[in-house]
Amino acid sequence: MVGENDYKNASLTEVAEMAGVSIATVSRVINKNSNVNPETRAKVEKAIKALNYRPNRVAKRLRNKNASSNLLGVLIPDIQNPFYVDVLRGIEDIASANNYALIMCNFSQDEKKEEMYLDILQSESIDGLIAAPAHENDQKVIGIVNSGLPIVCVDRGLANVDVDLVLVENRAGAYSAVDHLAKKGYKRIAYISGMKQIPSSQQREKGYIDALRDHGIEIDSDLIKYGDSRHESSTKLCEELLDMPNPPDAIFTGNNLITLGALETIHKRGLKIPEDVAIVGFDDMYWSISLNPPLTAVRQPAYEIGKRAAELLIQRINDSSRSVVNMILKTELMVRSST
Amino acid sequence: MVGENDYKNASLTEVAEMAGVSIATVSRVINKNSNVNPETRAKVEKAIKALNYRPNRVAKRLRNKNASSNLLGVLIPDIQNPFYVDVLRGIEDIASANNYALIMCNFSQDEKKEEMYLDILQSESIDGLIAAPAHENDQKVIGIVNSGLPIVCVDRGLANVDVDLVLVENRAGAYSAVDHLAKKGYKRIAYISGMKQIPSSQQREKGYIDALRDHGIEIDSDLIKYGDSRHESSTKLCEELLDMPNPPDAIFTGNNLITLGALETIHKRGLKIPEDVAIVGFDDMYWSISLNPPLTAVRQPAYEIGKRAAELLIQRINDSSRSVVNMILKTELMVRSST
DNA sequence: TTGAAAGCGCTAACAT
DNA sequence: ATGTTAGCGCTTTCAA
Repeated sequence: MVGENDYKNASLTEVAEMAGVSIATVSRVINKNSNVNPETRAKVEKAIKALNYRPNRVAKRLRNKNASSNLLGVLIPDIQNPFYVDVLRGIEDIASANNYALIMCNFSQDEKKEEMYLDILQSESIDGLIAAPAHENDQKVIGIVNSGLPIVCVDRGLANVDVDLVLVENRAGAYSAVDHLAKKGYKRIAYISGMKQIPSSQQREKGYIDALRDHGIEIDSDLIKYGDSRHESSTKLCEELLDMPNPPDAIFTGNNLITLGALETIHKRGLKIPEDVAIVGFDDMYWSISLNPPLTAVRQPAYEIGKRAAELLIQRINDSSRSVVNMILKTELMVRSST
Repeated sequence: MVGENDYKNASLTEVAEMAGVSIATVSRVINKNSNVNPETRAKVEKAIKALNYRPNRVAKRLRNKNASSNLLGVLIPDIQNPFYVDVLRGIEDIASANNYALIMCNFSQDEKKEEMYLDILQSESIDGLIAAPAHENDQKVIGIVNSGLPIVCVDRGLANVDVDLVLVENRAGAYSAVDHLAKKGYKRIAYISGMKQIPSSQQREKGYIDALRDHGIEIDSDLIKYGDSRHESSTKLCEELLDMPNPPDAIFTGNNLITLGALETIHKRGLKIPEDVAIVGFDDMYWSISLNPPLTAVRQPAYEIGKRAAELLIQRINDSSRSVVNMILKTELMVRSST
């Protein structure tokens, strides 16, 4: 049985006492700083081991206001969305490789929660932040940009604010999906959108409209539905679409979760895909092939978005003067059998 | 345009200066402490507003070694697994309702990473920890239990250690799945397991074996495959199974990700489910109905697991002497058409 | 009701 | 090569 005190956090002072040196010396040993006599070093290291000493990150952060705290904040809108989970994995891989820990905040598309988390992150003295803002006029995030805290936005930019940004060609991705549907001969193509205020929703709608125009298909505003980017609202919106006197013959869904919601509704009604209604989703999933039927989808390189964002952030932390980068990645239409 | 300094973090001292009082008074106002003259309070509140003051959580934590830091740690094995994402949502809802922020660490089933994160969490002076240990002899987590830090384990317990724990009846859940298969007449039932050292994998294997026994089906160890609880390894293991001279007529998959991996392989080979091979998965997903075919699965109440764990943890933080609770939740077999 | 001051654990400038 | 000390922002005891 391990003793009660084996894991009690020892402080610098205790280590110094045990080793019979000053705390400054201990600090030097820990930070591999400059010149320490090998014998002294050995004594100190022995004490560190004996006490199972681990530096207190909190004290370190407080002290080093302007030095590195080795802490990055991540603010994401919806952890239920596998897209963000992949982004997060990309961030995490780069962060841990560079010795940064992550404090992850999920605001569930709730601006109040977003504000709370942003407050917490700031008062935790993080080194930098990767965020997907609630919308492009997100004053809280804009405030952070202006405060000078290193920040990279992912998936969603900010209006009139120059900030490092990593996202995909949303308009072009949506265009490719709807273009594909139109070429296949579908005429009444619906769009179930995520929250209207999200820039990516707007861009995707633009791609949808442009593609219809280019195919000479008239825009029917009844075929455009706005939801909250979640699964539940999408099931309802899809029902509304299917209940129309003149229902769509194809649906373009604005993200992962919306796709899954629409599929649920279609299956509950026993409709055949693509015969009764075709579907293309924005966001691919690695299990898209196992859906019924295998889903045609616009793939975003989510992991890479996260990776790039983390790289940019670390660069920015190390060089706050480098010019702002907007990194726009390509999407890829994965054609399977739902269209 | 917002000015550069609007978001600079002001300190207690600056507020005190502006209000013409001492920092102690400002602290009293902020903490709604005791007796402050209403006029003084008003002055201070005005200064707080003017400077957009937010207390520095780092300093607070350092000072209040033994008081609350309003920070909880969460350590999970695999954020790609939707099960843990749901657990996380449950934790988060309770945590934020009780004014706790979360520092979330995903160790990707990697013990080195787990150790790193555990070190970080401890040195961040968190109030408590919710963790799913790598395995039941996880010395790092056991050490934390012994150190007296409030902790609740989820999904996986620890051997010979009394600790608050929330999980499901893994054996019974697996039993119900395999029993269902046997009753349907399947004879060669395979099991694709997650990592062997995870307690839940072992329990599920036990349920699998017990069910076969009870149906008089001989255990064929070739039909049991051990993977790493991830999607990729499962595709390979499923291939091995299907390549056998005498392949299984049904597969029981040990978790979410394994199920998705097995489905991928089956679909790539153009096999029919359940005619060529049936499948039941541990872990339901809300989109199981949209899979091909709708998946029969053992549902764990993941969100509730998280919720309960967070409740237990907050209780424990407030009363370290309350006796240890092991909360075992029920699973439910969702029968759809993959069996 | 308010203020002065100690101290949480650490780093870094300065002194020896 | 090593030690002393100030101070990061905060809470809290003690004193006024």
